[in-house]
Amino acid sequence: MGVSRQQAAENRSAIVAAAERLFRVRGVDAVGLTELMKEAGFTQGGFYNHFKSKDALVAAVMEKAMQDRADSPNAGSLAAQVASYLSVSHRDNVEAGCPLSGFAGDAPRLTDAARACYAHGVAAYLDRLERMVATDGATPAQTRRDALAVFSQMVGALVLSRAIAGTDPALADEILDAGRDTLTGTHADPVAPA
Amino acid sequence: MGVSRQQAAENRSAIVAAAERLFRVRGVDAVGLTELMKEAGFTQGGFYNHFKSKDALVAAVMEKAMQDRADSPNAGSLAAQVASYLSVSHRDNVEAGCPLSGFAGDAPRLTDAARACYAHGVAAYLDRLERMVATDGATPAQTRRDALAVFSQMVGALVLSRAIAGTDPALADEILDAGRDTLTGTHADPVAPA
DNA sequence: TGTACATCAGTGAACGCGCGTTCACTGATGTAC
DNA sequence: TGTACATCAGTGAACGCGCGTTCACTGATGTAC
Repeated sequence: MGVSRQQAAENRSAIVAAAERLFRVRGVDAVGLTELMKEAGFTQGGFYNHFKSKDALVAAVMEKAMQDRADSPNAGSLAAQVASYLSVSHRDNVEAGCPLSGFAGDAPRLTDAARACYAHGVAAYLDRLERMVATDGATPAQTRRDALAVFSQMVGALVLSRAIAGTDPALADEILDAGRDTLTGTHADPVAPA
Repeated sequence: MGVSRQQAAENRSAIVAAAERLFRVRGVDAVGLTELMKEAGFTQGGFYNHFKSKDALVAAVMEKAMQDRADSPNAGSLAAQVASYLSVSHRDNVEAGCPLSGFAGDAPRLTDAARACYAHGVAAYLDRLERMVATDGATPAQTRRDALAVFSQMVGALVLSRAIAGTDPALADEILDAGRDTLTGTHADPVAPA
């Protein structure tokens, strides 16, 4: 075809972006390279001009996802962060949501390189969370433990809500609500009927 | 071959058991029927004497996993339940562990029948948890919300710890520790060094 | 209880298909002079 | 600045392979008489 180096770099990015979208929604194994290249706007053969193998693409996808996550602006207060993380729109948008939740289920089965990116991303997000949960009286150890617990609850609630959203939407919403309530201290308990 | 009806039923169970093991460790998509039948001790062709399709097997696996979960004995106190759920041995044994965590990442992509089993299993486990977290002064709404929050944190911690156990074992253990500490109230803070 | 036959869980080869990967080829880009 | 040529990101056909599924066949089990 003949394509400038900048264009080639942009095309590579398009392949990674298409792959990330498809991998998140359908899983790495379920997406073939032919479909993936077509989705990115190319034919299958060109794939190996950019990547050594499908595994190499998976690693590139994970690296990019974690970089994007790190570059994303801080959501402000912890309450704001939790509210957006445990929102219905975040749950229903796996494609663009937090990659730590989006890839949590697949991570254990990915290659070493991809898993290393994932683990690094978790560590980086925990650093951010620590700053958000820190209070004046807390020891560093308490702050750390709180960040780990909050993060676990956020990821667990989102993953579970996604897992059952298709078959038990009411319970899926309830999981998000309970997470938001307990994590933000908004215990807006209706008075129990007498 | 010629096999008694009871033997045939046992063989079917063996196929489901082998499938559950392989599906949990490697994912549904990554396991072929030939490998699966070999693992169960048979040749590939016999599969369709027991199941209409691979999807039907997946649904049978999920149904059995949820039934086993429901039949399992109650672990006693909430603290005991949390300690066993967030133990290193539970994390390192996906094959035999809680199916709600084991299949959490795959659930959104399974067939309707399998997802329905999963959602039902979540609801059943939440009922059990509600009874464990209930305290005298709490309203039913509070108890329910606590159960949802505790469950989310347990699943999130386990899923995350598994996701990074291979590449960042220290952080993986830290996640379990923090979950156990915060959920059981064992805030055994070492005195911060002066 | 003994014989004749239908049932059906096994075997293992074969089916079409899509997978990841390789290849020969094209032609604009980018470099050397 | 203009020409000659190497580079390399594209194309699309082809590779071997394992997938889910189908099939003809076997022979002990289970039933009918």
